[in-house]
Amino acid sequence: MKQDSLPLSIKDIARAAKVSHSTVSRALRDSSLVSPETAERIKRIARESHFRVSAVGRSLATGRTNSIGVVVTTISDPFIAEVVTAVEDTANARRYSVILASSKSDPEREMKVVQSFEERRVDGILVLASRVGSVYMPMLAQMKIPIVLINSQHPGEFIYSVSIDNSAGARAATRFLIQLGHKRIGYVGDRAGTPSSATRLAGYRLALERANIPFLQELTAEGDVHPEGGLRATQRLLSLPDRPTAIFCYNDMTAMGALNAAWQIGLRIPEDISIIGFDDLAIASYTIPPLTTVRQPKHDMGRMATEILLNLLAGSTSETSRSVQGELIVRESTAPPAAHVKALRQLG
Amino acid sequence: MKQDSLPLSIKDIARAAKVSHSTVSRALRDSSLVSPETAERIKRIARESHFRVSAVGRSLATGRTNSIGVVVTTISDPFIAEVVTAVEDTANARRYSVILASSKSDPEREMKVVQSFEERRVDGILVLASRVGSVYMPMLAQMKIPIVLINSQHPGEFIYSVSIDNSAGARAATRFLIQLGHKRIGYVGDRAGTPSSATRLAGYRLALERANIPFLQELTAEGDVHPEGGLRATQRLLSLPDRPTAIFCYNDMTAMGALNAAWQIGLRIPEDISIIGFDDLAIASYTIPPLTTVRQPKHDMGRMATEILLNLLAGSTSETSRSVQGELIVRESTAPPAAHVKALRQLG
DNA sequence: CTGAAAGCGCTTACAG
DNA sequence: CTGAAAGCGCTTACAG
Repeated sequence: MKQDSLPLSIKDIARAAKVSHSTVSRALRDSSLVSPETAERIKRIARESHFRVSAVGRSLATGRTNSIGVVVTTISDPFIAEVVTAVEDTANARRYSVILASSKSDPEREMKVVQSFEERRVDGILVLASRVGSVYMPMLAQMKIPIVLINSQHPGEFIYSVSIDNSAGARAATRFLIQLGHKRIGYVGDRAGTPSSATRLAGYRLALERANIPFLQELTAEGDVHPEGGLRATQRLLSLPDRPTAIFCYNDMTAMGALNAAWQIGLRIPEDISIIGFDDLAIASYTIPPLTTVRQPKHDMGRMATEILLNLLAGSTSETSRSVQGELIVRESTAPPAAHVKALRQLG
Repeated sequence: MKQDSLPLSIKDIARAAKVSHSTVSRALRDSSLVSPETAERIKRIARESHFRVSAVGRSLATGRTNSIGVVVTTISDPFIAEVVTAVEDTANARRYSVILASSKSDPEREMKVVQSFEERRVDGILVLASRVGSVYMPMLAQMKIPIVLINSQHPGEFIYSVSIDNSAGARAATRFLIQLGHKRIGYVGDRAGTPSSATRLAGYRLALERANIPFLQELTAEGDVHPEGGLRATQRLLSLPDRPTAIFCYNDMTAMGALNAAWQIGLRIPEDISIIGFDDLAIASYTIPPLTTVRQPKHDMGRMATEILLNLLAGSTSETSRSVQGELIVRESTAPPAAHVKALRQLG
């Protein structure tokens, strides 16, 4: 007698339906090689006994697991969480499961993660905003399954990727501040020196240059991608004798810290200082004041990357890399600088 | 000749090492049944050829997949993301993989999620803050693998769970407001009527009752767990002829909306109105002003639930349900009501 | 349309 | 200490 705790197999169903297990397998996969009556009977029995085909048995036979591995630094980052949501939606809609693993930007963990993905024979891998890279990127590069990167560094070494145009986004944000009349514009980046921070800095510099505003090293500071880093870096900028009238932040979390730093010393936003972020997280609409920012199409990016991966798995040689554009979302954390307003008044 | 794209198997290693595949299997699992020299040689060959044992082959043989399924409503909720982070850390440390699936609180999706977990033969399931429940809870209940719930409704029907003490947390928050001198205290819940919102409401009522403050239906409003719902609900409360001097919010996201609503009509926080949340998300320290809230030990909760599950899988009959306590974190969004301050001044 | 057989990559009791 | 064998739950080419 079969132990109750063991899951049923197609053999059990075959016995009950008085057919071979091959026929059960075919019936459950809606093969046209089974007579409608037999198929119906088998399916009914399977349903009634709450039978579920074993994906592990199937995987061994087919050589595919219908699963993808997703590597993130941490799921606690709202930007990443949003992208993963889209990844999961897209994957599930195509009957793929998502195995999630966070690296914490720890090289050793990243190795383990990738190793466990290999052991599990995931069909493909998605790497999100990897910050370490150097160590395991080569490891990834030599893997034989498809890999798609989202906003990752070292995109050059890989064929497939989806990335935000960091430079254009940063330029748009900075240009907007310049158009408002700002001349002393700060930038708060990421001290870990991620490539995306470097690129946003470059975009910021480019915008200044085009407006003939000198780039001043003293107006840049380094945060850590989180509010705390933004807070501290902004405190430094605000303590400058001649402080900036506007600050472009690496991301919205950094901007939240910046808002807080300004608030702590009694500055009014945006009257005394303008703050602009990057990402457009869900909460960006609810900060005080609501945050002007560069929106990353998080959902689209997750979906596009997953589609590229799944199309690759389906054998289609689809597009390779895609660059998406950010969109400036103007809210209430930005305004012309006070001096500028005064000047305009005098003119009027 | 073997196709290059197919992963190596233990047979390939066996051939290269001139031993049987049984011996390879043993060597790679560090069995004492293999001579040290042979084991070393096998491992070296495996390493040099970048071989990874197939988890699917192993799973079929052992009947275990070393994976757990985690059901969430959405990973975009920061509270859930934090808990999942702890779950994943704990699971990975014990060599389990996490398969993530979000239900979007959509009954149909929840069914599919659970079904796919069954097919994948996950060893156990973790359900986080399920809000639908009614539909698939019975389905879950009849599954034969261990299930542990975190902050889920219908805990009664399951044996294993980890839950925050919603009533005590809500009471602590409300009592704190009362001690500050507030008498007109509002509550913004969740219109979906989740049990946890009902329980927090009950805790709020209990605290009022003990302080002999009448419960007024008009001071309660319903949000949606997100800032937008908190914003709208708070707008309603603030438009009352005799508006509340303090508001206890279902969660921090709701509180963010509440802060924004107060700010929009020019109220000063906490001078004109006190706001208190629940969760203590990472961003709660950086709202303007920083949010007083009831901290849920998110990391501990995720870790505890995962440990219960993994211990169960390891055969130990560990503890069953655990209730954890929230902790009141006082920041700057709460203060005595203006009237109270005035009265105190007159006394002094 | 159906079944018997082989095989996917492992583990492990059994025999030596 | 080692190997041959059986078996885990499927899929699918082959034969009928």
